[in-house]
Amino acid sequence: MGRIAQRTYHHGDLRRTIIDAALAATGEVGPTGWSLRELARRAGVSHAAPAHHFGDKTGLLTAVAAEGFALFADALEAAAGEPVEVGLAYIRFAIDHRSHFEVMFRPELYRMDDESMRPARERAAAALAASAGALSPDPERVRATTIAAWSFAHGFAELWLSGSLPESADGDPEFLARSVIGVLFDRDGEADR
Amino acid sequence: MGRIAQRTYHHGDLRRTIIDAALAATGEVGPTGWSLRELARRAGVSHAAPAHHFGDKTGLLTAVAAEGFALFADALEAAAGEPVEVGLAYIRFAIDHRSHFEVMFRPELYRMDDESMRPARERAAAALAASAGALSPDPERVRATTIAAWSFAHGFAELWLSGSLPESADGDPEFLARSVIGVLFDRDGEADR
DNA sequence: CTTGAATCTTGTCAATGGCAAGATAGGGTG
DNA sequence: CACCCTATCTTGCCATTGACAAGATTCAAG
Repeated sequence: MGRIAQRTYHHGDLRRTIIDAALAATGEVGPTGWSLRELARRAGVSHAAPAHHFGDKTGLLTAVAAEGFALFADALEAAAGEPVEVGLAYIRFAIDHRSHFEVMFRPELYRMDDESMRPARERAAAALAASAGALSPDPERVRATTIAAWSFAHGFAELWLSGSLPESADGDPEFLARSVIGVLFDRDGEADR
Repeated sequence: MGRIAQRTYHHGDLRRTIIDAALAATGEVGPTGWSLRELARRAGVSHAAPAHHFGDKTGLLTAVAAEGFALFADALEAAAGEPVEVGLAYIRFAIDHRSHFEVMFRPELYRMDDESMRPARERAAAALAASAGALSPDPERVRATTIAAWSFAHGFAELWLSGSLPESADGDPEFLARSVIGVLFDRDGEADR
């Protein structure tokens, strides 16, 4: 929040402030653990102010998901189709942008068919498919490889976030993921790193 | 519900009835889309009746998660350590017991440290680790293999349930999973089935 | 300066989770 | 059989919530 809350009638950037509050609250109690009114109080505005920008609670979560997919696509594209790097970028995004991620793959929380959702979703899907294409030369297998790699990255991220992996408490997720991938790609030799 | 709701003061099996109602409602609107009072209405009891059996909403979700992990452990153990079959059992469980699964890996919804939770959780973890042990002869790699296989199965299940896989609409998840696994284990030949 | 539109507030309503106090039933003990 | 005692369920209540309606304030365009 760059500018101090000036207590003016017009907030100035309420939309962004509420989204940030939603992200912060989601990080603390999950995407269904907070109330719109609570976010409004944190932002120092009346309980009905958010409705003007998002319509309803679902609208706010839709905005969070849309922003999440845009950031997600950026992160995947930055890995430039390098299969392993894309997978690691996937996992890194889930952990670094946990609040976004926790909303994105819970379609019952928002309006997946919203206009604002499609472009970023498609960009992300394309980045994933491209990296799997680079992994397997056989076009027949690209589909299966995409699903396999996507499932691994997604599952690792979800398990880590849910605290199911014993290492979740202390370790470094990217280091662990890299070592696991190393074993996968090196079936007979020893795991590197 | 074997017995007809007799409209007696004592319900007879309210605990089970409420859990079943929670599972049904979760299947329709997710684990946070229903209210305790709604479940009570469905069961034909007063709005405060469930509290006696579960304490609060979190208590009910804890009961659902505990039951889920018990069924989950049963399903994994039935696959008898056959690595691929355990993975498929994992995915099949997630889809056949979707409502349980959606609660189990969302720790913020229930009390993971509850006494009723531990035994089943440990059984499930043991079944997973055993199958990974069978997969790799090298004990150094069992840990990495466990995480890799677990991540894949979990990610596939989550993506399928969230509707993220294009095939989610119509196809058969087990068939798809089997074919993807086929490709993974057969890097140079052709995918069987 | 005026006017219209965007933004925010205040007030209200039904629904919710949780608690407290009371009603009912069923089982065990004498 | 009479009694009580405890588990079970009900009724009543309160603060909080999401959603909506109506009004207030500010800003910007002309």
